[in-house]
Amino acid sequence: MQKPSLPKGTRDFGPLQMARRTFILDTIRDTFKLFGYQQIETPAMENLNTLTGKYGDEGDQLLFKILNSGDFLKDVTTADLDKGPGAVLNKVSEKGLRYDLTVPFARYVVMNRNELTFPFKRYQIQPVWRADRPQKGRYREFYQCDADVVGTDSLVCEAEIVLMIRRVFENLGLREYSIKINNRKILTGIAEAIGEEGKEGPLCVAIDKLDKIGWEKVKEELLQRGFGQKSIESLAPLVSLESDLKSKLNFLKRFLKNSEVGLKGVEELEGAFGILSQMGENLDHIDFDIMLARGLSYYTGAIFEVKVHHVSIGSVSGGGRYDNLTGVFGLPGVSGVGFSFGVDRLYDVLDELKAFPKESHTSTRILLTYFDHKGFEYALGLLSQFRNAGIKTEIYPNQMKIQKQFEFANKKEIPFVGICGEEELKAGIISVKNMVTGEQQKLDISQAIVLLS
RNA sequence: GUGAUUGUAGCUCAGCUGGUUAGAGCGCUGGUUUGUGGAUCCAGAGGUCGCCGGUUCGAACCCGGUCUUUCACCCCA
Repeated sequence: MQKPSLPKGTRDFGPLQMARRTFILDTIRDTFKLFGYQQIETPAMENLNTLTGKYGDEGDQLLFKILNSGDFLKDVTTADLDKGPGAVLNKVSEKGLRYDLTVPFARYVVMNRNELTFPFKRYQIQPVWRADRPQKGRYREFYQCDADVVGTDSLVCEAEIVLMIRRVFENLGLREYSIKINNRKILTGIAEAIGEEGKEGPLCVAIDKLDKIGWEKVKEELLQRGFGQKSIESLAPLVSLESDLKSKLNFLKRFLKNSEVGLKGVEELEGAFGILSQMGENLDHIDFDIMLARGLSYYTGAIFEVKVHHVSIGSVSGGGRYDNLTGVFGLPGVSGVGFSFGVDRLYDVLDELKAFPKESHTSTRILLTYFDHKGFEYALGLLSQFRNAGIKTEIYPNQMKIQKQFEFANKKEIPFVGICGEEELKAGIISVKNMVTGEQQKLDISQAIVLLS
């Protein structure tokens, strides 16, 4: 007899955890709907060639591959074995588990381009899998909640993303967080302005670590990545820049005066802020972070990342604008912008802050109890009457001592217990006990229904 | 993927330099209470010490492997 166990980085969720996850999921879903997004789902597995090459070499390593069914070795030759894992892989595996929701969405858009009305706003809430080394807030199976809109380059989308993030956090009861925002074009412009045109990729990777390892270490890394000493030094004023939004923007306009892209980036950012103010919204929680880079290479415009203060968990939400996501699938020129909430991390954040609203993990309103078979039969009749009135009702299924039945209600935090004894049966009533206050009253059925509704 | 780290009853943890039947608190079960839960008191059940192998007269403790946890790097929700 073996002890059962779970694969690395996966978890079970009990009733209490599920109640909490559902709370998070529901607030996110409601917000997406409020902003006009429509739900889709895609399969857990995709063809491997849909997934590979979309997340960089690192990402390919983290894909879970699915072994072909049947004799998966039938196409493998000894020559393949000699060539190594790469040659064997595409003969034994043709499918993989989805790594994120954005690439499957891109695939979906391309396959359904003729049916969709653009701009298309979709949301998708499903698990994804990554063969990462797990840590706290980092799992091998976790949910993403994506909202993307494709087929428009309107900055209204960017503004709405900010509003959705703020609404979700408000409803989750989280107040202390910041929405870091930047624009990939600004980073491109900075690379140009310091004379390292086209090297914004490595620049981003290095700069992204600024608040983690500090400016000195970033300089070292830039040097290693082949940046000139002079270029690196000219970055310095940007790093030490710490002032309000307006002066940051003004500074950048001067710094990027010779970079067309860079100025476009600043303009886009200002445009999104402008739309917010026209909507009558403020810029609360927004932190324009010139050094925010984000790893994913497909972003081309605005980029977002949300970090909750005072917790050890990394970013709980992120996203950005991409100009050509569907290009790899043969449909160029579709601009889109999207972002994603990490439910599992939001859970960990709320858990760490002890910020879950205290709610019962059972939805049952009343438990019907009885002493003997007559009472049991009486209770069965009431059970249906209560349920038909829309009251979530349970009956204790086995004839047990009344104490047991009360304990059961107590443990499940069921707020009311209905007692169906001989007395009640004769009078055609029910004794209803409030388990919190201990009050108990005899009511006829319609009165009880009113009380419990 | 690289380098560390963790694992003892359902839960949180004790267990001295390897030495008889591995402990506590909480929880659980039964009773105290034959129409009433949360409190008190009493009694009881529950552990192949993650798993496999090695060293030893003897291993929860030492060694190797493996799985899991956490951490740093990498990357990311």
